[in-house]
Amino acid sequence: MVRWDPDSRGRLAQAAMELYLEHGYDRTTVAEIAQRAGLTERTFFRHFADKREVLFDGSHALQSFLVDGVTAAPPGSPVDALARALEGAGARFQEVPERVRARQVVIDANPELQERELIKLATLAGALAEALRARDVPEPAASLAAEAGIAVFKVAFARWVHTEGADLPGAIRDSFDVLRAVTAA
Amino acid sequence: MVRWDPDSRGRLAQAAMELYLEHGYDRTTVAEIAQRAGLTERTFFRHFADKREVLFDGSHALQSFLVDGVTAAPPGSPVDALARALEGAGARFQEVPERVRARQVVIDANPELQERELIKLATLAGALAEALRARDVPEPAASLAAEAGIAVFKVAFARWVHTEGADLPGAIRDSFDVLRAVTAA
DNA sequence: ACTATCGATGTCAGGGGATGACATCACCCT
DNA sequence: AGGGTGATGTCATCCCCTGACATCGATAGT
Repeated sequence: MVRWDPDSRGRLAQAAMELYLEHGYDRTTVAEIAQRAGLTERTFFRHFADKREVLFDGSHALQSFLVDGVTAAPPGSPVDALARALEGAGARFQEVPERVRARQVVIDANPELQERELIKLATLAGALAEALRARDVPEPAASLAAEAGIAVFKVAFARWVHTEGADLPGAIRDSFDVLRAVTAA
Repeated sequence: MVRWDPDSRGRLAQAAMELYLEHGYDRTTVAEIAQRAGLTERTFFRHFADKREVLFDGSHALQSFLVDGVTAAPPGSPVDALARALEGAGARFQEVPERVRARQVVIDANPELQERELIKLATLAGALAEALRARDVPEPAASLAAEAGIAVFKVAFARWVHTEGADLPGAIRDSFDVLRAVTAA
């Protein structure tokens, strides 16, 4: 006889997502999440640092993907390398649009979650700057390029989210073009 | 006879800052802050939405300053208008460098506070984008310019903070130049 | 001058997030 | 067979934050 049902972490994540969508993030308690997953509140906090973190489980994978993308990009300008990597990430988001959009609905409805999202993006920018430095891009160009890249992604993503059937990599490409135009002026 | 000592809000803010510097943000409780200010925990929460917000009291004034700066800037490119306004803000920060640096030490030591700072900056970016739209800058150029401007400010500010005697408006100007160079490439 | 209202603060009770310390017990390894 | 391991449970506790109601100087209206 198995002592514990498998994949408690996954069950917690799913229960949390369901409840956040059903009742809203701040109306659901950790106790409720744990109960729906057939676990204890204490166990929730063993798997996730806090109530928000459930929604950001994938951020490490995203960061690796982007850093690898920048590292593997052919020689060229830092912005080109970033654009390449970000478009790749955009394509992956686009593979599961309902999932991504549902998650974003929850986040957009709650400032606490937006804060968490912003710090994840800031961390991402830091990691991308590091990857650019590894390509011999000097500071402060590396940090500025990385921050600008994240800015482009934010804007493109926001537009994609509320536009049914839009193309995210395309939106990212376009946003880079607009940024270029705006800074050149 | 006066019923209450004056400026409870100010006393709370000062007590909080002192304690955050003395013992660190997460080692100080709201009860301690209130006690040092000669008030009650409940009263703290009447003046500040939460324990973090004490450190971000000036953000509304900063936002007004920047928005006014953009609105009042002479006709020209959005990035020029932003650069003008941000350099003005930089000059104001520079008037009280010890204060600004002490605050930043506290924030840099704590992720919760960084989250709050990031959402304030994101709000700022939103307000700046709105100010640009009022100057007939279309979307997504307005948002991209605003986000890029905030990115420039973040990078320049970070460098200024850990460089004794540096010139913040100058650093902002330089960072805009670097961003231009990087995106043009 | 009297009185009603107001507004800043206090008091009290409680919910919910988060954490430390220790217990449990199927499973695995030797 | 027996001990170790690791995921989970149980219990106690701290602190952040909020709602409801009380207090009482100050102020305004008459």
